[in-house]
Amino acid sequence: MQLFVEKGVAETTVRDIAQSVGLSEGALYRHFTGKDELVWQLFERNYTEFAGRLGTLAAAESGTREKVAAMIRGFCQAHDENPILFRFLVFTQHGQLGRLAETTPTPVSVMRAVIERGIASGEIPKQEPDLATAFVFGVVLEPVQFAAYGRLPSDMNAICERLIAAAWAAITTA
Amino acid sequence: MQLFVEKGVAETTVRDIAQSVGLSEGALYRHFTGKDELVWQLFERNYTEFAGRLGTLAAAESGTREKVAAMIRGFCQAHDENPILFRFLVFTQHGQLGRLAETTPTPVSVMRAVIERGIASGEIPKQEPDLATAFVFGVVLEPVQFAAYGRLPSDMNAICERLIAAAWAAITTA
Amino acid sequence: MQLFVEKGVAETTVRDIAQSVGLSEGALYRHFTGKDELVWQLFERNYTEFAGRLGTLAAAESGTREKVAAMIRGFCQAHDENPILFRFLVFTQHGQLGRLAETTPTPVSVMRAVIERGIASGEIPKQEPDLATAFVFGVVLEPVQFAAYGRLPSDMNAICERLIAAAWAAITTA
Amino acid sequence: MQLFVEKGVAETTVRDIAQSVGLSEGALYRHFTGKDELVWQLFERNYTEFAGRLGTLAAAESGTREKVAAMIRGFCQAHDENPILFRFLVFTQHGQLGRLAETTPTPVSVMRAVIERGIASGEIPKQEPDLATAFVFGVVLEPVQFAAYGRLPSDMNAICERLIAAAWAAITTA
DNA sequence: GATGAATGAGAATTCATTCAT
DNA sequence: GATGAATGAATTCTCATTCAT
Repeated sequence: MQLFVEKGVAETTVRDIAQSVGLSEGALYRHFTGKDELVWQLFERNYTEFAGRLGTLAAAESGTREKVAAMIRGFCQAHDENPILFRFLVFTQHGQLGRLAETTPTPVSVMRAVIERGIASGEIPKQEPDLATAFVFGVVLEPVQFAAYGRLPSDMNAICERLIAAAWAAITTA
Repeated sequence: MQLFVEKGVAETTVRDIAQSVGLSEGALYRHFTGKDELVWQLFERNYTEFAGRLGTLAAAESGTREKVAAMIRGFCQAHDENPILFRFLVFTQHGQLGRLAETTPTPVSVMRAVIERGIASGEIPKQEPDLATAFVFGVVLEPVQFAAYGRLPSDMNAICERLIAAAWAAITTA
Repeated sequence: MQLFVEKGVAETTVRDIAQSVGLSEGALYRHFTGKDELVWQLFERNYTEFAGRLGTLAAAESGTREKVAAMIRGFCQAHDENPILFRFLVFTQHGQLGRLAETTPTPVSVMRAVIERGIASGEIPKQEPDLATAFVFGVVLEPVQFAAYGRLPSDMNAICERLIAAAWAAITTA
Repeated sequence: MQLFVEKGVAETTVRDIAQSVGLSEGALYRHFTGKDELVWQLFERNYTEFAGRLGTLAAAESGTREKVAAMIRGFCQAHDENPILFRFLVFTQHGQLGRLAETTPTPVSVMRAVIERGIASGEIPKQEPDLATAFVFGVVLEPVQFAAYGRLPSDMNAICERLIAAAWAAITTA
């Protein structure tokens, strides 16, 4: 995953992978049908798990603001636990997204659902829920990008409350 | 550029490019040293031009809020004029960024400079300018991503004032 | 090596090599970084080995004439054992020579050292040692060229003593 | 010709040639049918002329030693006048030689004829004339090689009498 | 179950030659 | 007569995948 994140999926060869795992190239094929399959499994497994985790966090709270805050804290935690995985799931995977079943819950769909209900309940001003979702993701993920490029420290938990405030401000401003 | 944006740079072959341009593969090499060079030129030329454009827009305004607003309008305009180019510059280019000279002005550096001065002048609350910059970029670019995935209409000018409001809210919330 | 000698290095394609070895083109690249590398290894390995062999032969004799004679016999033997290799090392390699470390012993440097000491000891008349070395090489190698073009029989051992006499005459004539 | 000598014929592109001549690639084809043709003309013209020159020089002398000496002086003169041309004719051209008509006089055939007659007349001891010819060429050309590699000064006229003495010694030693 | 050499289908690149202007 | 962009056939090289050991 580190290789994928650092060099990109296409730029990472099966040989690279085998070496970094300490296996022979051939042996990899006992575990995966092929490179695509490997990437897909790596992605799918973790992506849905992460989506589930966010769903759980949201469900544990009652107010919309608290739900959103909990999810953002989930992002920060996930990032700091394993920045490589986080970046792989969020930035490296374009192309895998299309392989997900339409109905599979994703971080985006989970967040969107919360926001949509927040709008319905009046906790968030009336607006296009997709745009509001984009705002939250933008406010949370762009700092991760900046961190990846060394423009920000990579400790997301440290700025988590600031992210929450900014995200909330973005979606509650008329 | 369209091929790069749609399939990714690595997935686009020189043959693809030649075909789409209506030239033979060999002929391309009269114009570019190689594929890398082509990508780099495509990127560099437009990237610095875009950065310059943003700088000009900012310079034409006096207050920080107006500067930021003008730049965001610049983003929206640039996107709507040529979404392919916009997405190429902003999303497809990973790896080219590192080839830029440290001192070359980039959209990020231009925005950051404006924000930094806004903080110094008190127009924006005291905070880490890099993080504030990330907020603005996140609020602006994530909707473009959403649009690319069909989750939002791709007319950015239409939501431009909303982006400005959200971005400003994000960076002025204590 | 036969291909290199017969057609020249540049005129020999990787496909030619692969075919003559009974491998696929791709398989070659598991063994060599590239064509250049292959040529270089083929050259370097054998060239220094040959130089070593000459050094040993010279060291086993005491008088300068005997040293030179032993080395020329070494040339003849090497040629007759494997004319392809011999010609590859001596004629086909232009361009590889420059890659050798300055200090690496070569057939030329070994011969030159012997001749230089012969001049110092008075066994060879005072003269420019490089020129004398060139004489010996010329007398020995030109017949090999002639043989390659079919102008002389390719049995060098048969004329070896004649080569020695001629070479010695060339460098001992005031 | 300089390019051919320095980099080799195969390594020199038509573009290289055009550039060094100050013409466009296309314009070259008005003067030559193709690259091969160009190389061939460059070679053939000069090679036979050089052979003729040697023949004339030899014919002007009466004794065999003087004929050989005159030819070697011809070599030295030719080299010093135009080392590039000399090296092109003598070293770079392998492959062109085969295109010469069997009966065309060459430097080798001219020298060989003189030596053969010298043997017949008793001025040179009885021996294989081809081998003797090889000796003379070796003694003369190897120093040129050494000079090309910087191991000897490139002024051949300066050592010409030494070359003559050495060559004559080589072929008159029983 | 692992290994790593081998394969073969491309991919990037080069270059002699052609040809419209 | 010159130009230089374009061509297309080769050429070098890459890499996912297979397979005998």
